[in-house]
Amino acid sequence: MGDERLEHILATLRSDGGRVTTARRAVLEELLGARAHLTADELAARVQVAHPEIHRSTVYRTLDALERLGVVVHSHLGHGGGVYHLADERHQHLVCEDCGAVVEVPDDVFASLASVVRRRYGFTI
Amino acid sequence: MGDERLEHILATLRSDGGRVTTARRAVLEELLGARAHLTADELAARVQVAHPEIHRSTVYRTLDALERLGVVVHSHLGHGGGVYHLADERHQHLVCEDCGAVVEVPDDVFASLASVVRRRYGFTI
DNA sequence: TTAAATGCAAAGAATTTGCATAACA
DNA sequence: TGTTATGCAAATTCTTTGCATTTAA
Repeated sequence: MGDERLEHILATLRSDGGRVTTARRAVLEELLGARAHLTADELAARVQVAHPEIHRSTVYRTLDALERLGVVVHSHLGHGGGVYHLADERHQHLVCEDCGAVVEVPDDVFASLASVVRRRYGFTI
Repeated sequence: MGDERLEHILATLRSDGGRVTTARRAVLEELLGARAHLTADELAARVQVAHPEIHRSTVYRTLDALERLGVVVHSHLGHGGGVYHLADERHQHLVCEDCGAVVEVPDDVFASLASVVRRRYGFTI
């Protein structure tokens, strides 16, 4: 399943001089298995089901490392904690400003916007 | 300049049962005069230049009140504190994920996206 | 007069950091 | 062996809240 992807990410991590640890493997497994976007806290809670010794701060540091690698992306949707997910899921978020519901929209809906934005503003979405 | 708009917003506030205070007037003046998007802290600092007695928490409460009225909008762009700005500025944000730079893009660039999103997902941007 | 807003201090989330120890490469 | 990562506790940062007092309407 996600095993291939997991190993690929771990290889990237290693080739960047990083080390593969239980904590990092566990965080990645949760991210790969997650349906929704998780807050750092939710992620920590899930990781701690199997590995109670893994500390919240380690989860933050792991997410940081993965974000620097470009593997993970985070965003703040409304109030409350930021949510994290794998970077290569090709979608954008619609967040309801009233109820906070999040809907995912495939990336191609944004294709024409992306090209305009790139041409006129030099931004890649 | 923004006087008209200021008075208009204050009238809205009043007609909603709210009260026009020095703090609220000062926060709105800063929001109206601001070029960029301000964090609550930056806003508090600016307000306190002329009114040192106005507390950070009052700024938060004012922003809250204005947000409930639909006058102000806030968002979290990357790490750090949320940024606030007037709601009726018709633009969206492009945030550089590397350097954090923010570029504003007029709303009409998003027009076709908006219509697709509305039709297919029932979301109004 | 009276409901709404303020200032202050203190509590609360979310996130980061210093440091000694442990563990990968 | 030599970094790099971890666990823990404590510090920071951002935001909210309780309460007595003040103030706009």
